[in-house]
Order: sequence, then C-alpha cells, then structure tokens
Amino acid sequence: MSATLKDIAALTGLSVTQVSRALNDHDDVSAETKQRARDAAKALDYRPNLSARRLASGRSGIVGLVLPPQDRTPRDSMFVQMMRGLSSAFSRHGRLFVLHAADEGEDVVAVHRRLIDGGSLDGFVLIEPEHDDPRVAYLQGRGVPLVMHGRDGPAPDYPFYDIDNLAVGRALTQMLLRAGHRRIGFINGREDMCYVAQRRLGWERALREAGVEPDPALHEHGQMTESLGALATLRLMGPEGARPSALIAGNMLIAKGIYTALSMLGLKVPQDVSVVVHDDMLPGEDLLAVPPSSGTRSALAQSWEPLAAALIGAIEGRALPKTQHLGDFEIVEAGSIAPPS
Amino acid sequence: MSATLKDIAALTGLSVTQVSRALNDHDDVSAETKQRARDAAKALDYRPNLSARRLASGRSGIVGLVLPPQDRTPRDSMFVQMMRGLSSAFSRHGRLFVLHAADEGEDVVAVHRRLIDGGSLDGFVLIEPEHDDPRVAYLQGRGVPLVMHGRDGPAPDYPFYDIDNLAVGRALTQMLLRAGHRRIGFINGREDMCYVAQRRLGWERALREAGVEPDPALHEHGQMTESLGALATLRLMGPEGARPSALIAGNMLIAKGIYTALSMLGLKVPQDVSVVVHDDMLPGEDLLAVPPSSGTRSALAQSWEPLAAALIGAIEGRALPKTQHLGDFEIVEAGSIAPPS
DNA sequence: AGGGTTGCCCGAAGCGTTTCGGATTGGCAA
DNA sequence: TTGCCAATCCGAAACGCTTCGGGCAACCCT
Repeated sequence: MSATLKDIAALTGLSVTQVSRALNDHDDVSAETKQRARDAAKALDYRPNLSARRLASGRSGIVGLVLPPQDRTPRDSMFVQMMRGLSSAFSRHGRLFVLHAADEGEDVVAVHRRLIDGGSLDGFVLIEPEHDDPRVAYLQGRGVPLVMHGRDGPAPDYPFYDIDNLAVGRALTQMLLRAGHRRIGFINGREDMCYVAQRRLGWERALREAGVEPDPALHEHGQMTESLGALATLRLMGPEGARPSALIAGNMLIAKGIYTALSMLGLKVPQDVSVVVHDDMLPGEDLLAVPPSSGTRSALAQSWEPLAAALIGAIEGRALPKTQHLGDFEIVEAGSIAPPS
Repeated sequence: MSATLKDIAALTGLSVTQVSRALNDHDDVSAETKQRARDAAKALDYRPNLSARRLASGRSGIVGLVLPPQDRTPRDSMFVQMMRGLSSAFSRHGRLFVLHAADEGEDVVAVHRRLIDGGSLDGFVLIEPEHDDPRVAYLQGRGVPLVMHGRDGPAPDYPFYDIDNLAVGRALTQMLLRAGHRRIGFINGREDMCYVAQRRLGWERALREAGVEPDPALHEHGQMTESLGALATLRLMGPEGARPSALIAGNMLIAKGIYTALSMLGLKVPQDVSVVVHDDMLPGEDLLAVPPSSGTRSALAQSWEPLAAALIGAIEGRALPKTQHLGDFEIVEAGSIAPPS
C-alpha cells in the first residue's frame, strides 16, 4: 500500500509527530527538518490518508456540492461547467471537490446531514439559493462552513459570489427605454429564485425612473425553458392593443422560445419587437441556435476561484479579507433592438 | 456531535464490539441483540463515521466516477442523467456516490490514484472505455474494484453494462436495406470509442450479408456534434453520382446536423434521402428539435442498477452470479425511411 | 462423564493521523 | 552559577470503527 507517516519517520530518523508537523508546515519545526521530511515524502510518494486525517483532526480535505433533486435544472451544461470550474479551483488549493446528486424523494437538508455525519465532507458549495434557505439554516446551525453561488437578499451573513441582479434587470430595461420603448415585457425565471426577484425589481425600478408604472401583467415567470419563452410570448402578444413593444428574456433558452413564438406570429425582431436577454457566457454552448441578441452577459467562470478561497478560509477558521464577491456583467449590442414602430 | 458506537453500547449495556457486529448484521449476534442495537441506534440517530470505518476496515462506503477532462462530452445532459441515476442506485444500496471532474491538464489515471490513496473511495464506475483503457489497467493492477459503462471488446474481464452495439449498427443498416437502399452512409462517433467501432462493424456486416461491399468513403466519424452531422453530410452528399441514398446517424445531435445540411441542399427526408438514428432515450431531453426519426433506441436508465450491484459486489468480495450485462434496444419506425428514388 | 460443537459475547489491538503536554537543548541575561 | 526563554523535538493519547482471538455457557454425542 501507500507509504505512511511511519515510513517517513523511519527513513528520516524523526518521530511521526515531527514528520506530521513538518509536512503540515507547523512553526516549531526547523527549516532543515521540514525539508528532510518533504524530501522523504516525495521519495516514498507519500499520500496522506484522508480518513485518518479526518478522524484525528475533524477535517478531510473534501468539499462538496449537492445537486438539488428533480430536474429543476434545465441547463445541464451549466452544471457541468460549474463542476469543472469548482473541481479545478479546489484542486489548485489542494482540496478535493465532489458532487452528489440528491435523490428525487430525498430532502436536500437530509442529504447534507448525511454527508456531514458520515464525516466525509468539510464544507459545502450551495447553489440556487431560496428565500430563507433551509440548507443555510441547517449548516450554519451545525457550524459547517458553506459558500453560496448566488445569494438571498442584498447582504446575507455568509460568503457568496453573485452578480448584481437588480442592476442586470435595470440595465436590460434601460437599454430598451433608451430606444424609446415604454411597454416592456419581462419573461423571467422561477419566482422562488432570489435572483429572479432581484431582476424584477431592477425592471420595475428602471421603469419608474423613466416615469412608467410597471404593469404586473407584463411580467411572466417560470422554469427557464424554451417552452416558457414561447408560451409566455404568446400570452403577452395576445391582446393586440396591450402588446409590449419589447421583451426581456431571463436567459437564452427563454429567448429561443421568444424567437420561435414571434416568428409563428409573423413578428420580426427588431422591426416589430425588440428583444434583450441576459445570460452567462458558457464557453462552447450552442447559442448559435438563437439569433444574436443584445443584452447583458456575465462570466460564470469568474466565480469559482473566489468561492473556493472563501470556503477554504472558512474551513480553516481563517478570517478572509473578503468573502462576499460581486461579479460584474457586460452589456452587448447585437442588433436586436430598434425603436418601437 | 453525532452519536457513536460507544453511546449505543452504553445505552444498551452491550460492548462496542457487539454493537458494531449487530449493526453490520454479522451472524454471531442473536436476533434479539441485533434488534436492541438497531433500536438504540435509531433512538440516538446514530450515523457511522465513514472515516473511522474506512480507517479500520479499508472501506469507506463511497464510490465514485471521474469525469474525463476536456469537453470531450458534448452531451452534458447525459452526464447529469447518469449522475442522478447512479446516485440514486447507490444510495438505495446504502452507498454514497460521488463525482469528480478531472482537471484539464490532469492525467485521468493520476486522479483515480489520488482518490484511492487518499483513502476516500472504495471503487469506481468508469465511462467511455477506450481500447486497452489505462484506467482499467491501473485499477486492476491495484486491485481496486471497478465497473464499466460500455466495454472494450466483446468479453472483457471486468463487470460492465453495455448494449450490443454491433447489433445496433446492423439493425439500423438492415432497416435501410429492407427499404431497398444500397448506398448507405454512416456518420459515427469518435473513432477511438469502442462502441463506435462496434457499430461500424455491424454496418459492414449487414451490408455484406446483403451482398453489398461497404464503401469506407461512406463512413464518417468524429465528435458527436451537430456540426459533425452537418459537415459530414455535406461531404457525403458532394459528388452527385456517388451520393448515398440513406444516412445513419450515431445520435440525435448528428441527426440534427444531417437534417440541417440536407435542407440546405434542398433535399427532403425521406423522399430524397432516408435517415435512421440511434440514441439513448433521455427523459426530458429536447429532442423535439429534430424531426421524428426511425431507428433504434436504448434505455440508459436500465444500466444504473446492474452497475451499482456489480460494483458493490466486487467491493465486498462477493461473487455475483452476473456482473456483465447486455441491455437491449428497441426499433422505432417514425417515417424517415422511404425507398430510394 | 468427558470431549466436541455451537451460539453468543467481549477485551484489546490497530487503522494513520493530529495534537497536547512535556522534555531536551543552547543561549543569554542576571 | 543560576534561571529563563526560545527553538526543536518526542511520547502518548485520542478520533470511531472493525476485527482477531479468546471466553463462557449450554448443548449434543458417544
């Protein structure tokens, strides 16, 4: 089997204790000893036994993410991206990142609990925050480190990485306002998602700032799928007079549905209807399927490193200067906006 | 913290040893004692510490899958399906299934090695077998249990779940032969994938059985993407005379590309060109994007349970009656075949 | 009655690591 | 010289679990 501390101790003539401390870079080990231990470790190709470490120290070096059950996630490729990004960020920090898919019937909190009790995981990356998220309550209650991808409320009491979704909603709306639109529809994501509420708020605020009272009938929401985009568009475009002259899509899938529905209705973008869309920039995703659209874009990939750093900091009990991060987004013009007809 | 064996021992008046044996259902514990231990465990909400267990027994109860690096996997949703399926299958067996994405630069074998040495994982589910797969060699060399989704060669020496890809290739070809086609193009997956070779073999065999010598120029292969489907179609359909009158698509994405390219060329399915396609049936995947196509379908979901059972059997050193499974596929007729014009 | 078998149980060792407390130096000030 | 401090080191205990080897009845067989 693999070499153990004992082997290194035997080879170097040190004690197991000192080797352990040397390899973990404690401060009461001489520089020379540290080097000797490290050399021997390399020579023997030593790999610490994580189970033993965990048992003794309470930490295993493994962190994880629990994929929420059900297929609430129509964008599988985003998860794979996320997996990859987080895996590599954590492995740069010498940690192992691992993913577990919760079972359909299972309670998400119970899954986290199993993982902690089993003693395998040191901390969690959470995604898709809900309002008063029960996972957060549970983990905080047990003192288990966590970081959130997204956030609940403007300033939660945990580390997170998020973009300013209110600003996104506002920016999208303003792009259309500037072109002269006043009736602006918004096809948004699931109502219980925090970012969805934020974006809606941004939409409302931008409208009010322009002296337009937001019409709740123009806000549609649901699972972010192509069919939501199509159905919501048909609904919004139904009554001729009340029709919005522009649409905001919560993401590319929705946008795709919008384009499909509009072309069914014989409406052209941007001549008849302007369209803007927000999305993460996913390298390699086949967005060519939807016509180029103006709107906002955020770079998901920026989040992995800060999330990893924050979680590791929390696990090691180090106070980090900054654990709450706001990523930025950029505005792209791609010709899907025109003045209202 | 969580309750330990010692707590249960104290509560029941048994020894720690006996409690451990009772809960693990050893056979030298009386039925009554077992029950008493189980009751106490439930009452105290006992969760075994996996690290301790692993340390003592060499087994952690965690199995994993390493996602190959790079984006060799255009079909992310398939992986998510797989994750979900395997997670739930293993958790039914009281095991924890976990996924780790290999880093871009990283050697896949090295990743497995890290996971074993760390002492965290008991065994692996492998996917996407290559010829003489180095992962298999390494794991077998170290005596680490594995199961394969797919297989290398007709009868490898490890547990696997696969479908008969030769038969799939043959069935697809025969569907077209029966309609009278003789020049049948095949747009297949990456050449180094085992199943790709098998399907090609099936195609060749079916043709020979019908007295047609397979034309290597009619076999295209590459990453299974929409653009491969489109480009390969354009290539195959280039020289007017040598054109195939029917096409086989390795999966739905390829088929989609085929449909796109054919419509660009002004060719209609099935009047001008017949198309058949094989794919896994992925619930919820948006296959509506491609017109309904005849061909073969296999149910990926059938594989999780056998894979899980086989891996657990291997870990526990039990000899299972059956560890190599061949799933079946069905043939669907959906109107994309017509006699050659 | 003696010897063997069976059923049930327990003590203690050990898995590989961390960590607590103490031990051993040498140097330096008093 | 004595006392004290910093710098290094080490032994032993502990983490929670499994397992090896043995013990003690109660039973059956001859």
